[in-house]
Amino acid sequence: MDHTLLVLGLLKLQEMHGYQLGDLIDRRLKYLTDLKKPTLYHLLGKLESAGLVTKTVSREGNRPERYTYRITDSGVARFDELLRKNLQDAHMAYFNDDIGLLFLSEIAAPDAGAYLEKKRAAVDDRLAEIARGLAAHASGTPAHFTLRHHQLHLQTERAWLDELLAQLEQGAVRDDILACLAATDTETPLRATQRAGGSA
Amino acid sequence: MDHTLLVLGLLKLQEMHGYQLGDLIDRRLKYLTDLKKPTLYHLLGKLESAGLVTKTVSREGNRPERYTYRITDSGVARFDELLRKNLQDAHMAYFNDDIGLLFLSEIAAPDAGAYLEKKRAAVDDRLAEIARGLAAHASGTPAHFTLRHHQLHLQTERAWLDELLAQLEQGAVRDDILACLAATDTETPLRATQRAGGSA
DNA sequence: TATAGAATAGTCAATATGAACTATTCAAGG
DNA sequence: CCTTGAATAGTTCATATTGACTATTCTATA
Repeated sequence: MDHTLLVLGLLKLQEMHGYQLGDLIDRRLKYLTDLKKPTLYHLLGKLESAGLVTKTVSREGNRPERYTYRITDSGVARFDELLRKNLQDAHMAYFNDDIGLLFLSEIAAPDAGAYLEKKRAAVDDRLAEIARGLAAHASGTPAHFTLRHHQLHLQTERAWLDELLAQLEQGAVRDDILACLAATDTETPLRATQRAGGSA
Repeated sequence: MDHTLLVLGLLKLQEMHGYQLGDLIDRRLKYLTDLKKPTLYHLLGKLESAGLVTKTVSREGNRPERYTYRITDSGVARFDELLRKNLQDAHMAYFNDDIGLLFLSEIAAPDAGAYLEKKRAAVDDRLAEIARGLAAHASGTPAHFTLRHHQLHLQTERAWLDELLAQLEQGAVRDDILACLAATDTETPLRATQRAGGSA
């Protein structure tokens, strides 16, 4: 994830102290990333060393000392560069769900079906939450973009689960996982011994 | 990502040596995860310490020594547990693309549009690759599942980009990012000073 | 006016990850 | 027969990430 882009971008909008950034990220931007606080502080330290942000200590009233971070000119330049790159690239997305699905046939079909229905229910809950969020944010706002994107994605997930459940019911899920993976070797490597099978 | 589930699952299907696992993962399972070799070996070491797999050294012909990994009974039990959990949970997905989109208004609209069109073209390329893959794998196979899932996801991405580009053309993209994020504080924290604005 | 709980502000130590590297073996061409 | 490039098999070291912790301050309420 492009955490550097995110942090530089937020600091470009407004100088902030660390906690404020962290809070913004895990409250307001929770659909964007799950960047954790220690990672954030680590990143801020790196950005400071690189001269992309400056840190000034400040104290307000009786609160403990705080470090306020402000983006520098070279930080802005870097932000611009990273943003342009991010906007034109299509980033590969990986889904944790797919790992389980790879092994779907390792579980008896009725159990598997019940689990996938649970998963679908969880997706529905999340969709409801997002619908509430969308209602609250005007169209065209950045928050709306992120929510809308996730809504589309979750609707896709839902349809996908329906498709899978239908296949499960028809008993159409094959269990020869390795064979399926080995098949269609458009570009085959791995020499004789590996191809042969298991026994060492 | 559930790398433990993946590795235990593959070893449950068949004992393998490290390189074979790594090769399988980054050739055949490249849509599932981008687990790298050093991470894999690190994970295998941990699984061995935990008694979930055993490692036996073996040598074939003149090739250098290899470690063959075999899952143990407790490894199988752990696999089963992880699989059931994975199948019923809905995992949050994060999209790197969203980070750039958050700052879309920081770039002049014509530039931004051109970048997003590039991104869309990249998505199209990937869709074409997936279509080829799907043609090669029979329906119902695990490889087909993963590819079909990614196809659905990428089609969604494409529609999403069209939606965004339409909004960009209409000049409907707002640039008051922080204000939009601060708005609709269903559950507001952060006290006075932070809310006030920038000037320390 | 204590006092519990939430918010504020961050750090530490342990774990996970990945770019770049080592070193051998096999296959094909000149 | 010698060289070059790909495949095999894994390691090293630096960096990124996070669970768990510390410590203070504010707020409400009993």
